[in-house]
Amino acid sequence: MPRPTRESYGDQKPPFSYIALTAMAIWSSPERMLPLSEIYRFITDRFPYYRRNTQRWQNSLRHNLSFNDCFVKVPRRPDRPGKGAYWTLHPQAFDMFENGSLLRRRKRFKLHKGEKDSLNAELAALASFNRAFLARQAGAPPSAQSLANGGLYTPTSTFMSRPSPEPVEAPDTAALLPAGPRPRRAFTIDALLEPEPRRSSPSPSPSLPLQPHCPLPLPPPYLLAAQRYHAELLASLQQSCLPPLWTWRDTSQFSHYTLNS
DNA sequence: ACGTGTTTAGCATTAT
DNA sequence: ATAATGCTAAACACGT
Repeated sequence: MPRPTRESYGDQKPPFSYIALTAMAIWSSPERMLPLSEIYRFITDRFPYYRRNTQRWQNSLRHNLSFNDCFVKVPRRPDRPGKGAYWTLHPQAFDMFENGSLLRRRKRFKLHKGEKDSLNAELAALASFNRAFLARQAGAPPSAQSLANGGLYTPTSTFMSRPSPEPVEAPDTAALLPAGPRPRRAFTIDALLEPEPRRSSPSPSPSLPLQPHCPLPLPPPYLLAAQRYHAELLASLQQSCLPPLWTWRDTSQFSHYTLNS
């Protein structure tokens, strides 16, 4: 229960569009991506106005997520089950708002057909990749379909690429993810599963002794692989980002979010 | 049943 | 005045 702040606008409607509110929510999260329910929560936590008539504005917000190319729906990692996908911002959409102010949008962000197609192709590949992982986890042989598509994930990293003028700060998630160079070429499920982990025996031991320094058992290989590809995706998402921080700015007249001051 | 997601439509507001 | 952008409603598909 967040205590009411000046930034909350009390019961007044905040001067932000749904696109701006959603961008705030996404950008305030450590990974720069949130599931729908968390976007809702961000908004209702900070803006009491949106604690009422939830059906109405949430419908509008979902409409915006789907309708606007600036929002990208990212499939969940297999080790993060839950409802719905994650939503993030397309890196090329950061100059959507005039000098970073979220009060006014400068232009509508629209992808060209080719860009959109390649983005969708890559995201579809990720989704298939997920399915293939889950099939593995369940011990079921991958379907012909998942072998055809999901079995091979080829990060193109072209759809979002843009020269980044400044050094990009490491994503917050980097610490959570296995260190090491990004994979350079297409990698298959097998390639991801095989070389990385040391698995001395298929199933170490049914007995309990866990490493004392390791609170959790070693993640299974598919999980490591999932983390690797997710890191890959995040890297490409953030590679071309402007310095990634929405900051709270409180002026005497009004409060609003800006992009990095 | 419900949450999520997509799409179309119509009207309002704002920018050029 | 026209186009661009924003808001709301609504129908529908999908998966759990």
